[in-house]
Amino acid sequence: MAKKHGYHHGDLRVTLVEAARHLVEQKGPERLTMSDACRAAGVSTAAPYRHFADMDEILLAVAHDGMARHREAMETAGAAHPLGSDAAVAAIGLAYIAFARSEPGVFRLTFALTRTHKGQPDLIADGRATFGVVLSQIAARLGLPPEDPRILDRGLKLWAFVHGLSFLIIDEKAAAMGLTLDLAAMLTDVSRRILVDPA
Amino acid sequence: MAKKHGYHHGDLRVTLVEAARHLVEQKGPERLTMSDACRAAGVSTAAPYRHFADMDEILLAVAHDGMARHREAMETAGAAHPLGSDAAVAAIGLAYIAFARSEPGVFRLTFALTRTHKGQPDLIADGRATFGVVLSQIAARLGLPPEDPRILDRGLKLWAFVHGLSFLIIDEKAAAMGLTLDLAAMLTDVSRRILVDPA
DNA sequence: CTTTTGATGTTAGACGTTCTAACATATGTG
DNA sequence: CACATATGTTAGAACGTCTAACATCAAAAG
Repeated sequence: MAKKHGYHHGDLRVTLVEAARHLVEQKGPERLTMSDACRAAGVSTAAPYRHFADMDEILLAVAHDGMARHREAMETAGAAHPLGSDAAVAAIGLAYIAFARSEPGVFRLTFALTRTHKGQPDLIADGRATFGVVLSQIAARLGLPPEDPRILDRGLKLWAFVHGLSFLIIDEKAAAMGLTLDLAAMLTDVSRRILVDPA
Repeated sequence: MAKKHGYHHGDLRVTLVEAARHLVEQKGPERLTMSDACRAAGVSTAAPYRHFADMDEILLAVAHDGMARHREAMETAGAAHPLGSDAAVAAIGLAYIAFARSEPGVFRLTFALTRTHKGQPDLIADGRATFGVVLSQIAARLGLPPEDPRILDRGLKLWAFVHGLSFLIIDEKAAAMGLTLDLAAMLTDVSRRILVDPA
């Protein structure tokens, strides 16, 4: 907790991750440099290597933290409505997109890193947990037991839609096409269409 | 067309863009360095600056080229079926995803760059052209005049789904969740659900 | 056919970044 | 208090971007 005394910093690991998080938002994940983070934290460029093996490990920490907050936001949004209700399903989708919009840098980072660090167990676990939030709502909504394969199918379809919409929004593709979006209406409509039973 | 004579290269601009394209696939857009591209092209690291202002301008060229190929692949796939048929709509979606899978680096780059170079007219035009391929199929499929706002709405919904699915696949999220995908079935199903009229 | 000129390439180097090595200081434990 | 450990610093090697000054070639001009 201690801030900067003289020589030792106090809690450099946390400070660096926070600094990195802010810089990722300011300049984008690919423009973040270790030097920047060090300047922000007020330490020399060699200091981080006592806490992280390399730059990527800091980004990994930022991503891990981001995924946890992303999931929590979705859970909270879903919990505000009856389990398995249309409103709950739409709400977690809206929360997903809201996070992407409020922290586009971190959002992008979490998905970019999964690729770079193939099979990073932490990130995979984070991903499963987040997807689990969606799946449990869908299971309840459809009244199906957790193992029913239709849950995974519908979950992936909704995830893909919401995920893609998030990117189109933060990459300003939607805006570039001259579209004005009513996200709530859109999510309600698409969720119902994808979940509705009769093929 | 001339390859390397002695001093002058012959067609360095094109050679560099091609080298960059390959390296983007090999190492990912963010790991590409000018030095790498120069080594691949067999020139000094100062040479590119006769053709490009900086690294980003090469990436821009790679992205521009990639978007053109992406659009062509979709057009070709759509043209293999009757205009406005379910098969045509599904085919352009499959072509979209197929491109993302075959050139994930370029695919990612095209979307990443739109953000970095906000309002790059070339890229926006490329994006509109690609979206246009989707919109014209949807207009035909729904039998609506081009200005009908429902076309944009359905187009964006389908785009978001296909776009998100592409990312989930290339980021190996789908695989990490233990999902096996039948893309054709999935696209056919979701397209119909999103396009079908009765609310 | 030579000369000139502009396009395009090279080498040298300034500057920033990552990460390591060697050294310095704080913290807490016997 | 002494020492071991954790955590910082400075110095510097290796690498990357980009600029400046110089070199080469091709094509237009004379």
